[in-house]
Amino acid sequence: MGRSPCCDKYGVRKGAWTPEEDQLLVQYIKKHGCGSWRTLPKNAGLLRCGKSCRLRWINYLRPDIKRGPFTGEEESKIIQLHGMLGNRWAAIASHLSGRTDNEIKNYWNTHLKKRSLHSGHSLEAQEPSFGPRQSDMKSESSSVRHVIQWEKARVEAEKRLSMELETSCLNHCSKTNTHSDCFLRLWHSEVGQSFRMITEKKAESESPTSQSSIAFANLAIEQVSSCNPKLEGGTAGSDSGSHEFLDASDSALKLLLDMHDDSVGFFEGLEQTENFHGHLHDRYD
DNA sequence: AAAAGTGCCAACCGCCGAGTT
DNA sequence: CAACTCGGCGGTTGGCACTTT
Repeated sequence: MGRSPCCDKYGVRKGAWTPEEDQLLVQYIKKHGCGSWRTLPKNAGLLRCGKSCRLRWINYLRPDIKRGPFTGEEESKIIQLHGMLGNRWAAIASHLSGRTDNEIKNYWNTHLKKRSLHSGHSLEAQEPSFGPRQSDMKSESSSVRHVIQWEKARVEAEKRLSMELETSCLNHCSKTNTHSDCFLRLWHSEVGQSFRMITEKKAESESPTSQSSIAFANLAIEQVSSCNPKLEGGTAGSDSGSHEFLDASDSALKLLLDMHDDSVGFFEGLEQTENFHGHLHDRYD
């Protein structure tokens, strides 16, 4: 299927934006709001492609853009999130208020990537070992630690599941609900769903609560302990399943990052969650 | 002082997925 | 269901500023 160009190539200005163009764009968006990027340039009296207008607004003119150098905290957050999410700049940017995906991408490519290469190891390919490492734990903020733990567990589980699926296919065995996919099944199950619902509600109400995380941890312990084969929704492995999974983990990631440190008692400080951690360890090792 | 090299970042390009017709 | 539009995304690049030779 062919693609039409996003805009008429002729009569459209390119290159750096002038202050006059910026002013026209800002005034128009202030008055009419953003959206309908295709028709916006014409309505605003700009000889620009709609995409160009959108980019200019998002990356430069938006009022909530944070200017200035990246702080150390932002930097370490970028490194950690990049380790988990890869080059998903938009997803990374969503965790750094006021920073755009373009800015983060540029910063990574000009500063952090170089630094990682220089130090002789890749920041982007962190070892997928499950569980926290002491050296890391000290330097990371608590909220980010939890996210990393979850993501590591998820990635590891997906990896193991796909390996097991391969093995089971080779052996003409249709049984795939072995212990390694407990985490994934758990996430897809009503337990995981309820956790996501609770945390979403939490995010709406802005009332910090540790109950949701504790509740999920408790339910998780039960489920993992029994490794209930009746758990529904084990779609990970198929493409669509993976995408759903990524979306789900993204929202959870955001919510977890948004949680106050004290409210996230997932893996530490709780005896039960240690058990949960231990259960997973036992299963995966 | 000037040419060459390097770094940085705004902006462009092309692809993709979702939604619409 | 195919064709198409649109918004969004990540990779790449052009050009300016700064540094080095």
